[in-house]
Amino acid sequence: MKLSKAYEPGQYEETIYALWEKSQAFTPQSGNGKPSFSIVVPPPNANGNLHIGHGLTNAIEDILVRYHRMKGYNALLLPGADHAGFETQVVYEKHLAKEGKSRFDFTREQLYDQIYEFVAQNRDNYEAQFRKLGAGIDWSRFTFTLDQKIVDRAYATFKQMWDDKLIYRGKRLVNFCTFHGTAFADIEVAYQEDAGHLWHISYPLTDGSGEVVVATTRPETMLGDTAVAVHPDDKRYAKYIGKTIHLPLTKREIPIVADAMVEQTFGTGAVKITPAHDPNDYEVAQRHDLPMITVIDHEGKMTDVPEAYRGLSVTDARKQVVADLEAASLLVKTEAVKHSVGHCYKCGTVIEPLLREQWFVNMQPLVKPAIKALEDKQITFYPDNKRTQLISYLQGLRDWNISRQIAWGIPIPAFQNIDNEDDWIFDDRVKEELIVVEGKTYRRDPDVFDTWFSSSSWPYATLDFPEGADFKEFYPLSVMDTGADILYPWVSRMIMFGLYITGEVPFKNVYLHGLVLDQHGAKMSKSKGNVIDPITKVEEFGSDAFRMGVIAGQTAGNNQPYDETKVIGARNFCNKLWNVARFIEDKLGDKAVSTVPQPQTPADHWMLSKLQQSTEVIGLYLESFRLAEAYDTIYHLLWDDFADWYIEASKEAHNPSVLAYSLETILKLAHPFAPFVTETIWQTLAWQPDSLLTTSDWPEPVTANAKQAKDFEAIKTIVTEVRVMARALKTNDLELQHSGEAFLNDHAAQIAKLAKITAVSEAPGGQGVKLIQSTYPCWLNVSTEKAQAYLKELDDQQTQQASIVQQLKKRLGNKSYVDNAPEAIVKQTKEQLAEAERLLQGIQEQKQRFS
RNA sequence: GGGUGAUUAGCUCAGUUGGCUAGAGCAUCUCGUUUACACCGAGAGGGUCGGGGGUUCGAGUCCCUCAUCACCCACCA
Repeated sequence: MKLSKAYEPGQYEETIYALWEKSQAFTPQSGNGKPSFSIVVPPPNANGNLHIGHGLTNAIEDILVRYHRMKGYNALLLPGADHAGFETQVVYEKHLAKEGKSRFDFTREQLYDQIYEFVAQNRDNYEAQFRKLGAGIDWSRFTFTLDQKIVDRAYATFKQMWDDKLIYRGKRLVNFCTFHGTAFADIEVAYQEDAGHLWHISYPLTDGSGEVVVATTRPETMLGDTAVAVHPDDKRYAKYIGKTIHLPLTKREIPIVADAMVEQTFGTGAVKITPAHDPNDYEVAQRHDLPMITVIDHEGKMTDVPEAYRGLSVTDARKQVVADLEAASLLVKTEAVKHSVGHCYKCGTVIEPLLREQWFVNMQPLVKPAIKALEDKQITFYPDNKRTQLISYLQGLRDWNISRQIAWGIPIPAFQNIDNEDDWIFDDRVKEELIVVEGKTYRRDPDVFDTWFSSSSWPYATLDFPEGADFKEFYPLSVMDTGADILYPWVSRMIMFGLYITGEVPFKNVYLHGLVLDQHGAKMSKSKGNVIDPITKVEEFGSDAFRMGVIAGQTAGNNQPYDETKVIGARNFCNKLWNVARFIEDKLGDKAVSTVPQPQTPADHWMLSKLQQSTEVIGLYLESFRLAEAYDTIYHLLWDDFADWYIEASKEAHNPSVLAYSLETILKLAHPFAPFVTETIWQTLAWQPDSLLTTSDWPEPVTANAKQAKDFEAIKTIVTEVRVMARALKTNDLELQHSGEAFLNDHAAQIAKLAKITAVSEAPGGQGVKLIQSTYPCWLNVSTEKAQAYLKELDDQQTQQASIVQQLKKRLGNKSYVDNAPEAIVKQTKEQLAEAERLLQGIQEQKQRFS
């Protein structure tokens, strides 16, 4: 016996992975004439450990790629790691804080180098974790988002957009985190309902003819007001339009303007306009050509305001302004309100809209082809509703701010003339701070790209667009699998960039998986302390068990709680596989076995037909991304069909070729789901020396004799019924008798063995309890007294069966059913009725005999 | 305010174009040391598919409506 008693994953996984790697099993060769199947792994952040979502992503991708590889595709799973600009810098800053330092202690260049070191240290850890997950990835193609080719790609894209006038620099309102000191894209702002106040403030008219009361949640911004707006149709304020107001706490006079943006029913119907600190007000200011006064700086301090407020934080200024207004009797009313406020998604600081010079991408020209591609279903989405959701997202998309004021990222390749601030040029000499072009000196923009800008090119940049062999072979990708949470920030942009740069959609299918929640259905987060580490689970239950456990029951687009009983079930599945192999090893030894099955008995034919059906079904499920159902199919094929029936039947008499063939087929079918245990068995048995299961061919279905296969179904029916009766009769000391049925004589030993009764034999008829389900007349030899225990069961069965018969009769008695339903369905119902009546009759006869 | 998803056995979830006498795993109950496996075997119980209406010969599946939960989006001053 080469296989030990129980499967212990920890003993084999590392060796098996090393074997795959050494054999370059996951390295496809371009141009080998096979159809290609490609997935590029969404690169996890290089700065930390993999979380359970990566475990799920890997499971899905690896199953798909392994299946296609065995199926004969030139299959690629390309790994990578993400520098994750802002996110990583935040992690590093926390790290610095522990040492009592902050980003202000270093220059951006120093910070960049330090973070580079920091990330490099985590790389080994990260790669080891991927190996533990059993990822069948091609390490030779590993790509980091700061690799030169990715940076070059980002620059080429930026340049092309620059030339196409899609890139512009503008002073716009941007979302700014005053803690982290950087701007964000709209999509990065986290909105939440906060409790606040609505302060009603009296603004006196300059001509002394009265006042206008405005309502605001941010009184401190009044210092930057440059107008008050009312709705043009609002009768209450019509007479004031065009007049001016004396802005309290300042010496400024501001106009009253009419703008349709104002909601008459909200607040007082009069709105203070602070163009430099509110997106709506900004637009009003543009329409009315109002000045913009910045009163809050990038650190969240008051600036360009009267002396009393200068340098105060926003919160302090708010208190002071409210107090001063109250003292001046200008505060009319204060009401508590709940309103949506934008926060930094990392530190929670309230996002300040600030006027900043930044680089923007004009999105409209990119959006249009993407919407068309989505509408034309050039990409299949799983689930499809995410496709339509994406269309409506794109329709409302605004220009994208791609400048970030952080150190860790790809420097923006743009330089500004030191003598003319409007003169910007593109140049990729980003290592230089100053360059001279045509006699003019330019200074590099200190900002870096939004990480999503470069990762939008991920599908083709990793494949060496435009000339690389990989690009020609593997683009567009077969599948993009990622979390539904990054549909907007990533998937949408890959589509837009892919179409813009390559002229093609970047992938043919998008599979969006949901989040893995904790046991109770709550989102996992470090702060809640409910994070589950996938590697711990891999070590506890085995890599195979972990992956099957997380994909079991998982469907596209739906979140799912982590359920350890599923992982345990999958661990048991591995052990079952292992023990089935042990049983067969015991029967066959390690002599080379023919892979051509030579079926003899009904059991043999039945097993082959099950293998054939399952092979087809698993293939269909995998090709339609229904992984959980594919797993379910292999699970029951192994457990129910093979172990519980075929192996049990083999204990009476075994067929070496069918046993061997079945095991090999099941190992292959199970391999994408349980790569380690299947390969371990394959290597240990070594029936085909020097071969790898992972690169072997997906099984070709073998046709079985349908009649013989059906005969085994008849045997199963008899066996099951005998087992049920034996339990009702509380004994196994039984003999199954019949009046000379050839079929029963032929399979007497088999039936007796499976049903665990004494014998199956010929006898004169009419004795004991007759089987009801079996179409072959036979009975168990029990005395009338003993059979009484069984009568009670019969009553229940009769009631049940009678109601089925009644239902079916009713259906067939309905003329419109018979007329309208498809013929096949009606035929089926008739057969069901015939069968139900046969069973009912059997029960009734039985009852009569014993009563 | 708009949108999406969910609601099926005690728990976690499947259920492709309507044909279901509604499934799985776990849990529960009964029995079992049978030539691999107790990470096992044999059997059993358990659901009017969130409520209400409709379309249809037929609805868990399609339509309307209500309820509850979750998530996303939006410029609620």
